[in-house]
Amino acid sequence: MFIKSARKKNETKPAPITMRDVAERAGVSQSTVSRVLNQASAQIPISEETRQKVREAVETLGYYPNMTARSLRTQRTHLIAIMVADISNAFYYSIARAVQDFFVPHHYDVLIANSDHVYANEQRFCQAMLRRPVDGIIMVPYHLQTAEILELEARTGASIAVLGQHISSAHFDTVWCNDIKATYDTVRWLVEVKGYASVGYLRAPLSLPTVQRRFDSYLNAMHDLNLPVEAGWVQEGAFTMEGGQAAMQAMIAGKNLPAAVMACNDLMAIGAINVALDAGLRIPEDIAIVGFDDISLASLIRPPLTTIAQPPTLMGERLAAMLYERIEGLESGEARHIELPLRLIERQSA
Amino acid sequence: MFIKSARKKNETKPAPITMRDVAERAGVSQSTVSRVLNQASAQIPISEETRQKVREAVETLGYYPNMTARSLRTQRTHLIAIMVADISNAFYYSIARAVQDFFVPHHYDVLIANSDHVYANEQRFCQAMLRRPVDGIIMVPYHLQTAEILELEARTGASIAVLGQHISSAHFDTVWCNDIKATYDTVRWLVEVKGYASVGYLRAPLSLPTVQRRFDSYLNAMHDLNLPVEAGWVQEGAFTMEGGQAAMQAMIAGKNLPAAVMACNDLMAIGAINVALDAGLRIPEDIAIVGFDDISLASLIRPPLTTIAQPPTLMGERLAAMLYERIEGLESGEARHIELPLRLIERQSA
DNA sequence: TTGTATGCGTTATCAT
DNA sequence: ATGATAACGCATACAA
Repeated sequence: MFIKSARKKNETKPAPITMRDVAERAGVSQSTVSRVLNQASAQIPISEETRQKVREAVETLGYYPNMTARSLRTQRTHLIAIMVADISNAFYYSIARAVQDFFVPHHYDVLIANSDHVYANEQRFCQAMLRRPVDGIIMVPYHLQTAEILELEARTGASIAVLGQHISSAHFDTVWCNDIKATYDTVRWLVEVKGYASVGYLRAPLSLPTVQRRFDSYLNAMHDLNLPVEAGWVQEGAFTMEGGQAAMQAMIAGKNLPAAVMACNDLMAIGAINVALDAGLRIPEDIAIVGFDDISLASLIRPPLTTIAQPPTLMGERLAAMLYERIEGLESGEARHIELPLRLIERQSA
Repeated sequence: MFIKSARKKNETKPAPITMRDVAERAGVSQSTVSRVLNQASAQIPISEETRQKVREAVETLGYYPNMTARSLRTQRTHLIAIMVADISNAFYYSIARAVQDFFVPHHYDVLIANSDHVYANEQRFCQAMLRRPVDGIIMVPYHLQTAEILELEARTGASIAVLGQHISSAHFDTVWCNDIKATYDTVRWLVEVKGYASVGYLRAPLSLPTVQRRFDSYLNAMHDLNLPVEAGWVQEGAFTMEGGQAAMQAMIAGKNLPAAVMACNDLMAIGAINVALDAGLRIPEDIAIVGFDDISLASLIRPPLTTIAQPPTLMGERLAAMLYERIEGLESGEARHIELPLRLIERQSA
């Protein structure tokens, strides 16, 4: 028999207030309290008197329902997990913030994990989701393939929404941007509209599908323009500001600069600009630079960065909204794949 | 009697694999599986044979323990919640990232919430913690007082670590920086060392204790320097880049510029710089500007921002480490209050 | 060394 | 209109 007062006195954790306590104080059964508190009360009739007694007890005791217990029982956690590459990257924190802003008003808590573009971390995230049931998952995978995401969905039972071009399934909603076309168009724009005679590329490791895709598109454009890709025009660095610095240093050391360079993302482009400026190069006269993302920093550095704008907040909003509809069962049709626009923002670096 | 196969077939959620399933397949009882999986096995002897059978069943079934159920039973969630003002602000995402980096290897999931400096949001966060038990809470409160945090701790039973100057209690660890002294010293440095004849202040609303504190310190320094604070030298705006822009616009419109201005944070300082530059002012010749925080953007804008550096990553690390020690019971002494250094980074804006 | 039984705090299905 | 009662998946005290 469970006797409340029999609890250990030297418990480190204080005894939290439960529905039992409320029931006791209101002089009703615990199940009645549950009924009053849930909208089930709409279905099941409850006398206004008990309703009052319960409300009062809840108030004076300061009772809050325990989500853990509720989750175990209902199989709904009111938890959303989101996996991005790096929360300290403008592109990702904008997505994360948009997701939080959508879900918090709906009383969901948001759990955030970073993959740092590393496959093992993406897998670890999936395992974490297997252990901790959540209602929905938003992810920006770089290595995870469709099959792995499907398995995650099947095994966790969570709804999933994905940001990514290499992913598509009839089982989950996605948001994507056509970075292949945007990259291709931008290379042609640099040459045909802006008149740069040659274009180089600052890429991150090709093990990232995103990078491979954009780089291929750059090569295609160069090919279609009948332009050569000379030695030294393509450099590799990490997907960060430091990576961009290293890549540009190597390019300058190679002594054969293209007229313009595109970078995999803004961070790399900004690192490259710093190095070029330090080396006494004028931008865009000596070398033009184009980024990818349009993080807020892009318009603040000098010269302001010409870049391909991704709309991260919009991405987050759409992912969140679609996920919410699935979770709440408002939408049960087939998977939606929303294409969001990419557009070139011409500033002064190219 | 519970019969597995009797479950509804058209369940939306798939039946997850439980310890029952593992037990069944291994031909042992559920409690035995539990023992094998937990380090309790260290205490309780288990035959190597059963151990093997269980491990094999776990492996082939791909079983993962359900954290929700485990939490309900153990009263430990392996969840950390962190409340910052805004995850898309460099100062806060650096803290958040450091906390994640500390806790994820220890197999904790991290939940993040934003307060946007708004009291009501800070209170909502506390209520969310009442509903959803977590093992630890890290917060950067602006309005919450010590008493409210103590109540949160008492009612949730979670360990708490706080970043803040206005908060201090023998019940929870804190990390803080002496922004009062740093502000005071910087005002004197601007006048006595750099030779600026007058100093203004760009503040956020005084309803934020942080702002009030720093502003008071500015006033004290001006007083001790026997310097007047003329009309128009103090302007107010939101705690953002836009707020800084608005404040600087007002200051310029007032036609009575101080030789130098300090801003409440870097975002405001950067907004102010943009506006000043656009107005044709030279920085620092016509007006010198000093920020607070040293976000990474500070060194990237032109002119690079002179600012008081806060060490957010270090803050996050210390908060996380102290919290972890409390949660795991590695530390049970009295509350620690770590002071981290603030230092002036002289760049070119002042 | 292993199995049985109980309860963590809920919701939901029975009765009454 | 309301009170027992049985899970949810797990950990653990108690038996055997």
